[in-house]
Amino acid sequence: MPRQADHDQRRRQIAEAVWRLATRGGLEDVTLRQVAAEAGVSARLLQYYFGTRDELLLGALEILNDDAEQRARERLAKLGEAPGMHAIVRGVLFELLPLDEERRSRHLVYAAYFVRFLTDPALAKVAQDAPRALENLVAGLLVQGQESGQVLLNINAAAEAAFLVAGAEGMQSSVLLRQRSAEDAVAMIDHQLARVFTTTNSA
Amino acid sequence: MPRQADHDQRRRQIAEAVWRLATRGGLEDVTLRQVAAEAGVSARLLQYYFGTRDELLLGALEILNDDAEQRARERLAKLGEAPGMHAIVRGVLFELLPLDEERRSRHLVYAAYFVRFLTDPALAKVAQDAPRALENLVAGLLVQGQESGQVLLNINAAAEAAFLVAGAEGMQSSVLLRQRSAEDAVAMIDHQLARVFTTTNSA
DNA sequence: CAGGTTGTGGTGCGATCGAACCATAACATC
DNA sequence: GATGTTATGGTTCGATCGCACCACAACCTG
Repeated sequence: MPRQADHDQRRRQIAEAVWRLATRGGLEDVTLRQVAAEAGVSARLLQYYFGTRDELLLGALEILNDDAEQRARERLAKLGEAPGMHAIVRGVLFELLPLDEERRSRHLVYAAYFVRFLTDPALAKVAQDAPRALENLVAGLLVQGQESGQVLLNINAAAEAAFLVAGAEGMQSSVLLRQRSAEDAVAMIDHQLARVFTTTNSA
Repeated sequence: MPRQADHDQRRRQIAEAVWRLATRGGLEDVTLRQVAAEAGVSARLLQYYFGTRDELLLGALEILNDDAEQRARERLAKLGEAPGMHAIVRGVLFELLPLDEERRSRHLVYAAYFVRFLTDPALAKVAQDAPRALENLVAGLLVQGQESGQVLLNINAAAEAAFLVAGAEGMQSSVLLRQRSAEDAVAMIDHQLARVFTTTNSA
């Protein structure tokens, strides 16, 4: 029954199978046969939609990235009409933490790809921009906060932004490994934010 | 020419081959044949010294851990006779950063193993204690620092210790991915330490 | 309704995988 | 110096790998 399939949905279905396998056994377990079985399609279909295995890994990562950005925007939009800088920065940092199954599995997939980012230029290009962009975003928000009196003036916005992002990323690892609970990570972020902001979460 | 080989050295030689391959292509590339070739021994020897592939991965990780602890102790010992809390905490945090090739490749190996820690209990047991221990160590040092006037009294030692460790781990990732220089990471750690300590590095 | 494109399944091939097996040389012990 | 253990190399087996190839059904275009 060809021709009626939704290309994008098909690709997503396959990509999700890649993610699930990657979160379990790492990229090692992402074989064409296993992906096909996990996605419930024939192995031939993977070739049709993605081509070689490397292209499959790349494609699945791209879809994951698009997903991440969209979900992040949705969550930030739910903060309400005119959220304070505090709430926005908090929301941005929370995107780095595995606070729900979606974010947890997403960060696990990134972890599975990690070493590949160093040797595979095609993969690296896809995943290398986000962290820096996030850091700059937070730094910009902190500067805005300083101008509007929501952030203490005697802090170095760029340095604090970078360390907040780094701290969130570090806790991402420990939460993924279940060495720390998501709640603890949230509490620690809030503790650090309280040091930088003059306002509270909801302000 | 049997019987004259040093068992431990042999195991280390093989383990180092595992590390090199893992830092390049991830665990995916750590096949018995490739490890044998990289270590310059026959495939049969891997079986003799480690057994199955899973046991090889486990063994290589254990050796890496032992190595890490020993090197860390050596570096901390080089701080001198009676180093201040500031210098000690700084040194401990620096063990988390890829400041030289040894630490860089070590953390890359951990990254390659990462997803496995979640599904393989044997591996998890080997690598799960270190982070918490480090956090407690730093927290203890900060408390000592408070008692001796080297650390500000109005900070939460446990919370700051945890966030310092998390921040170092987060920067570990970005330095590994070459998104940040090792020097920048050091500067950012120092910036945070300056906020907590009343003393300077050398004090 | 004919012809070409698109979507799908199945199958096969050469390479490589992990692991078991077999042989044997060097040493330790008596 | 005979014997058993330790250390090493080489080879082979069944399974699985990525991927190319083949067949064909369904749809679009004319």
